[in-house]
This record gives sequence, C-alpha cells and structure tokens, in this order.
Amino acid sequence: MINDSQVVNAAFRGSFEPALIEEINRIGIYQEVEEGEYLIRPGSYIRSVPIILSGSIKIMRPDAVGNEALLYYLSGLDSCAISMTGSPDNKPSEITAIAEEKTRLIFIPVEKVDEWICRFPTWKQFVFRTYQRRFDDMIATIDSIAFKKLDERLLTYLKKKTQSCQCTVLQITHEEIAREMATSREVISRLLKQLERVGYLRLSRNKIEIL
Amino acid sequence: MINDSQVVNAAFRGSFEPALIEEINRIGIYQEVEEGEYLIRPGSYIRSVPIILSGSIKIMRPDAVGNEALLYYLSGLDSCAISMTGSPDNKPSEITAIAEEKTRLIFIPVEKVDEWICRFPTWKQFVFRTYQRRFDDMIATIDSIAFKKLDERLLTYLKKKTQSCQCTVLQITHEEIAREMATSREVISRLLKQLERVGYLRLSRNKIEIL
DNA sequence: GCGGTTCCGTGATATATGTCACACGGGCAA
DNA sequence: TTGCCCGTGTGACATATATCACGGAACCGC
Repeated sequence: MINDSQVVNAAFRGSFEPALIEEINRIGIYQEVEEGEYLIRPGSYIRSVPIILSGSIKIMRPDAVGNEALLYYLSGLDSCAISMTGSPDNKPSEITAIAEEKTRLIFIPVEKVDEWICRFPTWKQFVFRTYQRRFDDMIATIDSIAFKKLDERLLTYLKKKTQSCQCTVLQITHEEIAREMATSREVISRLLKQLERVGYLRLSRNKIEIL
Repeated sequence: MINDSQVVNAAFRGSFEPALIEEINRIGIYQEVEEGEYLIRPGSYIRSVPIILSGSIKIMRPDAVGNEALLYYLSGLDSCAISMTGSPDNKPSEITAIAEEKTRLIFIPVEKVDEWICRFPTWKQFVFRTYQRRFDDMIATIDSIAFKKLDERLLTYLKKKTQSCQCTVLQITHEEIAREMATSREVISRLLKQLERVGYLRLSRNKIEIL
C-alpha cells in the first residue's frame, strides 16, 4: 500500500525543489476519483486547483441545451489552468471536469498557488507551462472544429484517446463520442463503420478496437 | 503633442502602483501601429509582450492552406496571453496579430514580465487577469463555432465589432468577414443580405451600417 | 469618359451534416 | 423462455454550408 506522500514525492521529484514538495505534501489534499466521476460541474465555485498525479481528466464545455464540446484532456502532472486564477470576481465555473479513468490528484488551494509563485521558481515555471499547454490545446481544438471535416476530427479523436489510455481498445459508446464532438450518434456510427470497412478498426458493442 | 510617458501614465494610473508605472516607462518600448499592420506573424519569435494602450488588435489562427480563424480581440489595457510565457522551448508563434485600427502599445520584454510578477502585486494580478480573459474568450469562440449556426455567429461577430470600434458603421468587406469566420464570401454576402432585408443593417460597398 | 479592378448579388448545384424512423441483436432480469 | 433496454446499422430525407459561374455596380487612375 502506497501512502499519499510517497505518491506525491514520486510524481514531483525532479520537477520541484524539495521544499516545495514538502509544502505540497503539507497543504495539498490528496484524492482519488473513479472513472466517470465529476470533479467540477458548471455553476460550482472553484476554490482549489487540481494537479493530476496519475490517470486522466477530460474538460468539457457544455452549452445551454445539453450539448458539450471537448476542450482538452489533462493527464500526468498537468493541471487545469482555468481554475488557477483565483477568479477575483468569483464567477462560478463554466466547465465540466470528468475522470476518464481512475485518477489520483492533489488539490492546492488557490491562495497557495498564488503565494508559491514568488517563493518557488519551479512552481512559477509550472504554472506558466500549464497555461501555455492549455492555450495550445485550445488552439488545436479551435483549429480542428473550424477547419476539419468530421471524419478527420474523428480520427484525431481516436488517436488522442488511445494515447491517453495507453491502449488500443476503447470502451466507449458511439453516443458518447458524438456528445464530445458535438454531433449526433448516427453520424459517428456511419463514420466509424466507414473506418471499419477500410480496416482501420474493429467495432463491437461498447468497444472500438484500433488496428 | 502628448509624449509617450504621459500616455503610459494616463493609461496605467489607478491600475498599477507608481513604482511599476515608472519601470514600465523606463523599460517598455512605446510603439504606434496603423490599421492593418501586422504585429506578429506565424513563425516569428516572440521576445516581448505587447500591452494595448488604445486601439485594438485582432488575434487570428491561420491554418496550412490560407484559412484563418479569429481567436479574440485585444483592446484597452489588454495584453496577449499567448506571448506572456517566455516560451522556454522557444517555439515560434502560431498566431497572427493585426491592428484593427490605429493602435498604441507598449512592449515589455518577457524577462521583465516574469521578474515583475514577484516585485509588483498589481502586475501579478494583471498577468493573471489577462490569462483569465483570454481563456474566457477562447471558450466563447469554441462555443460559437461548435454550437451556433453561421447566421447567429455573424450576428455576434457584428456586435463585437461595433463594440470594439465604438461605432455603428463598419468599414469592412464581406471577404474579410468570411476569412475571419472561416467560411466563404458568398455565404456571408447572402446572410448579410438577409439581415438587411430584415432591417437589421444597411449595406453598401466596403461598409455595413448597423441600425 | 474609359478600362480595369475590386466588391457585391444571386442562381444552380454539390457536399456534409443533422434528423427521423425503424429494424436488429445481445444481454439481462424476471 | 420471454420480454425489454440499450447500443448499433442503415435508408430516406431535411438542412446548412461550400463551390461554381456569372453579371453588374462602385471606385480608381488615367
């Protein structure tokens, strides 16, 4: 049985200075979430910032009528930039965060995020790198929605998914893919079937096997 | 004739502490750009961060084959978050920044952006607020591309545009709108005509008058 | 005014995507 | 076994957007 601080130490060693790791251990709140669990819902207030130790989280943007668009995934040692800024105007969140698989993370209160920036150079670096990555992700998302056709988007979606779970068999329904890509189930079914005919993958119930 | 430091002082008074304003005056490089001028092109390296004093800048994302998508606008006291992170890996820019009108700005070298964060609390606030705003903008952009039809997007486009220039007459061609919205000229012409028939605006060459 | 250029309007048509309707099959529970 | 959901496959059709083709209008330099 691994205890929390061991996990934290292992994750951060090499990235952060020892004093910072100690602070994180002291202040941070360790948590494990199961696949499908919600970390953030739109309307909730964000008072602490999650850092992903292992597993992965998907960040989605829901609209008013039940659609959602996938913004980006978070995985090892990433964090959610949106929640970083102490949101001085105290707006509620506009996004949803859902665990893609069993995920371990540690929560840092926003005040600390702020405070550490000046105390620990590696933390400052971390915060900025996180922002940068999220920007790049969002730009990539805009790119693909604005310029690509659905079949191409579906392909990159499948690629990212397999990368993030490190496997070739996805446990997922067409319906769910459709929601994440803000389209309809039938369309995804058809495109997947096409990819199967081409030999790119094999389909079965609740399962997509990439070849 | 107003000199640079007067402009800077006027813009920042109230937002920044005097010592910081003095630093900005000492370090920052003041510049004026005319409408249509490029500030950043994809492929160029960003070594300093612009803060807009007056006027406005649009930030676009070009793709490989000549399309572009509008990411967001910058105006008074905004800054471009993308360029803020000293980009330690030194990647070239992936975006384009173009002046929408005659614009005054001041460039801060990236090292200073970093350094000031710990020296001046209001600067830290400014940097984070900037990130936050850009995130919100990008999410709004994704929202509208993913969920809205073109006619609705066109409407919000026109609204933002009139807001940003503080006027009801837009000097712009259908072609340009089309490029910013990543669609084709004919489509925009048709939709605009529709809006004219409905009495929402009046069209003439190079000009759109909102009613 | 004239010729060229840029912008705009608009029909016809193509394509991509969204929607509806329904059938099939597998699993699962009673 | 029976019946029922859920996920899937697929045809038919609706709609939105893209593309092509053209003509005409406004403007610009001479």
